[in-house]
Amino acid sequence: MNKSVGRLVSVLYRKNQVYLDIALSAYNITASEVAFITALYRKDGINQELLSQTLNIDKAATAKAIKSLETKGYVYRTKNASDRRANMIFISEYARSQKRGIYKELGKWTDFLTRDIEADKVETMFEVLNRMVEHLEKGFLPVWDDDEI
Amino acid sequence: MNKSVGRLVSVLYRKNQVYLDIALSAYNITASEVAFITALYRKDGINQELLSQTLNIDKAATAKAIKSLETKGYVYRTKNASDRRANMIFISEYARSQKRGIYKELGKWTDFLTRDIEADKVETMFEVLNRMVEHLEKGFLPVWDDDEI
DNA sequence: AGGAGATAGTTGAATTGTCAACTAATTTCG
DNA sequence: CGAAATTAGTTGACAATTCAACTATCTCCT
Repeated sequence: MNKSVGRLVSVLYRKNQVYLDIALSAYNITASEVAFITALYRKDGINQELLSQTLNIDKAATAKAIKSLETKGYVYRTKNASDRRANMIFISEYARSQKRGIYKELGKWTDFLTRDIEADKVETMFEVLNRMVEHLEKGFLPVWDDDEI
Repeated sequence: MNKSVGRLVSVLYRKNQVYLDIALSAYNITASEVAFITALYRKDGINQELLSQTLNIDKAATAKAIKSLETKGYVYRTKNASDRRANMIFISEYARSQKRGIYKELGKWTDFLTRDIEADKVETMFEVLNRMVEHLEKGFLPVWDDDEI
């Protein structure tokens, strides 16, 4: 058994992109954009900064994705009146109308991946993945040069 | 608990890249290159096609990574005499001399991620990730338009 | 033998995400 | 109050990866 988190996660990430780009092409959204959409289905009206934190993604990537989703009619933005630096991002009616179909495609992917694997083991995998992500959120593994303090 | 393989794997993949790019900068290699190096530590003399299959990565990405690693002195290539299309890729002596240090950095990352998580759960996570990758290797989830066959 | 199709590798275009630099607005606090 | 630091967002440069098109070589048939 291969014990490299890096390799396994790399394969899953890249194939996930390829699969979802195809599966979601009918919805005119990409694998990277769907992460923003699902976050906003859960809670919209939040700003880009919070969205970036939620997804653990660079704010530049968020800016680009939201701009694209706005063009495609999935989200709209309004300036926050009490903090005019911030955009509030909302899911459009159109996006809501596509929700069920999009989740169906996401579900198919997870079902395919976890097919024939015991449910309790899958559960444990989710738990461990979540805890590893929590470690990342809490604080990065510090990297020092050997001769710096 | 978040049950999206996509989101979790995405965070782990991207942070892994950022961390390793820093941690391995002393070795003049990147996070993506180190995957090729470790595969070649395990078995070198193989061609790019097999390397691509082993890492589940596009052959174009392999070509570019190997070219870069060759420039950096980590690998060298010789034409396979019995199949002159194919390159045989070998780890250099220099690469071997860096092996221990590189694995140390990789180990620090895994240790950080799995810190304070029960060993048997980590084991189960590896098992499930491996089986999911096997599903990918066996065959892609087919995608059809609803009105095709 | 020799042509059709398969295989190994390379190259260039497009996409995604990071970082750094920047603008604009807000908060802090001397 | 008002300058300095912080925060939200944007933009442009760069790296990694995929796909498609291409070359070269090899294998399989008849």
